[in-house]
Amino acid sequence: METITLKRISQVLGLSISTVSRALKNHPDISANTKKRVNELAETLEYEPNMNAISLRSKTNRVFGLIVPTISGFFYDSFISAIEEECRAQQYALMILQSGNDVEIEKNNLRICRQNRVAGLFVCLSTNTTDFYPFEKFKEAEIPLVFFDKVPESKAYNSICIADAPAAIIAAEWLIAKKKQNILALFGDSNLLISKTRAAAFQKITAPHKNITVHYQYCNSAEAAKKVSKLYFSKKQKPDALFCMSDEILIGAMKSLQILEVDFANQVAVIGLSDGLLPTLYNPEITYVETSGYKLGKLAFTKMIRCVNGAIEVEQLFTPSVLIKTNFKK
Amino acid sequence: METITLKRISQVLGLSISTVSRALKNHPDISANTKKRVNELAETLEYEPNMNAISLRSKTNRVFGLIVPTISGFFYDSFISAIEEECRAQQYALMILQSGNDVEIEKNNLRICRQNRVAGLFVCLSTNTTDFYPFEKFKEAEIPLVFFDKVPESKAYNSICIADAPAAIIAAEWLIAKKKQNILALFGDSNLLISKTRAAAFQKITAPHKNITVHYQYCNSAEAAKKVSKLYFSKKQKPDALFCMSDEILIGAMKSLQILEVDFANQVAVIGLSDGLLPTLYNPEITYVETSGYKLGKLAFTKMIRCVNGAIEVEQLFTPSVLIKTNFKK
DNA sequence: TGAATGGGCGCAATCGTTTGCACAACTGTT
DNA sequence: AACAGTTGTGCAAACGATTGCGCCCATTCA
Repeated sequence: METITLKRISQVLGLSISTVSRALKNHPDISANTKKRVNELAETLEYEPNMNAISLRSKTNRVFGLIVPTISGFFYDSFISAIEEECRAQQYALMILQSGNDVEIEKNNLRICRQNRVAGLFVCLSTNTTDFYPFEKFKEAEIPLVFFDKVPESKAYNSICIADAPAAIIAAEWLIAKKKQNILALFGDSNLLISKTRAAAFQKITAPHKNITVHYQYCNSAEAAKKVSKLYFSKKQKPDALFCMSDEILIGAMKSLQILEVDFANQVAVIGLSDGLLPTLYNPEITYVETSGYKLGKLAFTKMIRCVNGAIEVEQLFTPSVLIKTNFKK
Repeated sequence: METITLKRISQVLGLSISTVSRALKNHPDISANTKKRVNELAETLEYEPNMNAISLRSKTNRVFGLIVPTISGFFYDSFISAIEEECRAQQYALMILQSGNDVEIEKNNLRICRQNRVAGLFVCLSTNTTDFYPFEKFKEAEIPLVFFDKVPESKAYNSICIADAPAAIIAAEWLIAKKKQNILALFGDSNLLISKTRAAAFQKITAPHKNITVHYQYCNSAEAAKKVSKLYFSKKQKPDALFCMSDEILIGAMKSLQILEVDFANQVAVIGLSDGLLPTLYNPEITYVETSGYKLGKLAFTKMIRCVNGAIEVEQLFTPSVLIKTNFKK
């Protein structure tokens, strides 16, 4: 089927393309009568403007890019969901790319974004990104860059994170209040800033308590968390508390506790940082510090919009954390 | 920073735009020397072609649209993940839109896809879509349409589903083999074809067994599943088996079993259709019939590619189901 | 009656890329 | 020496939408 363009409409109506364009945009130069005719025809012909032409002509593109290690999981999908909602509300399209934690793919994804002339880019870094040159190019091209969750250590970039330190502190304090003394604390990949920040905060709070031992372990997958938990909870001197930095890690660790029949209802206190769904699946539900991907997405989008509107100051922003002591709601 | 175009390169090299274009495309007309000069300059200037211009000129757009009720969950995120992987491998971009199960938003999303001249569209219908006129327009425009999971009843559209009936049958037979006689069977929204198909298959298998009672219930949310499960498992005559059509429903139902302290390890047999992760979180793990969103995505993409390559036959395709009797792996 | 005003519209250039065609400068053939 | 064939390159139009500028005609005022 022939596609409907301004040209087509102009031919039918015996007008020029420019007049049709202006009529549809309600330009004051055009008479009410002409506007009416144009709009009605556009309606019946179901005219839809060609975004490619608009983008080319205007040199602006209402598309945001989003690069994330993986879409599926308990956190990024919520984040993406929030971003998509906002994009749609503000007439932006959203282009999603996964890096699979592979630096080469990440680099290639950046190229794709540049080719598509994205108006801005949300990035959750892959675990082992060290070369920031490709990102620098975005800065030079004045394409706003908003990092989230896994962000660069450099303060030269916008970053949106959950309040890593406060969240870890809340968890540590909860365990201290419970008089726990032998804590297994599981963090993500040790390269990541979020792992370092959370571990440092955890340590800052627990270190002054000389009677508390904390075993810091870094796991880059659920499987790794499962293994290390199995190790610790098979010991004669089992930990009396478990801290998990993320949902992924919680899944792995809990699997070991279940297999070893550890009584996490009474004997071992478990607390995690979580998007919220996962801890409620266990029985009893796990207490967690909420690290909402959805809220993070909303915040990231707000910052992005400020950037495209010309705000230039680079910011490190955080979403607050809340302790959720889950209980069965009957 | 000034953006690099063919024009810019041609100016620097004292060539025409067409020569530069052809050189980059390795056109036989161009001399080896010129090609070398052009490619080297393009490299150092980090030239990236403008996709908008290419799309406009070629009237083709290497972008697929994807509309889904919601990104987050245990199924769609896997599906999307698979689609994105394939898109990237085949140099397509992916535009994702959520409908939130709202028919108006769904319709609007279709407009957005048309405006962006997507090369094809993946759609998971919202629960209560009845008007297929907007989809017809895609057919007229010869834009391939591939429905997945929640698909139209009409055989006039391509649809990719898990093998609904076989999956439900596998589950029913497993319960029959376990000599269960009082089954609570939970399905999704009763408008949906997948609910109807799965329920019909379940019934077909169980009905001949006169000693078996099946309570068919339709729930459109985890919360609804929780409520109805609570009701049934609070009765004096509790069900001895539970079937859940999806992860979402399993979450709700399991919550009630946990609250009511139903012994699903020994007393009540639980089986679900699931993407795979969720059932393994419970203790003991829940047996399930695998309904992989990831595999579904791969299949949907294959069909899509065949469509854009000119295949015209409309197909209803299915991914096979496998019974996964989960056990603890130590 | 002539000039100024302005409402309503069209022309043409532009965005970046591709591509059919033309053309200039050679090479090799009679 | 004239001609055909080849090689390498440029011109210009096209994709669809936007927009500065200019034009025509009617109206108004001196």
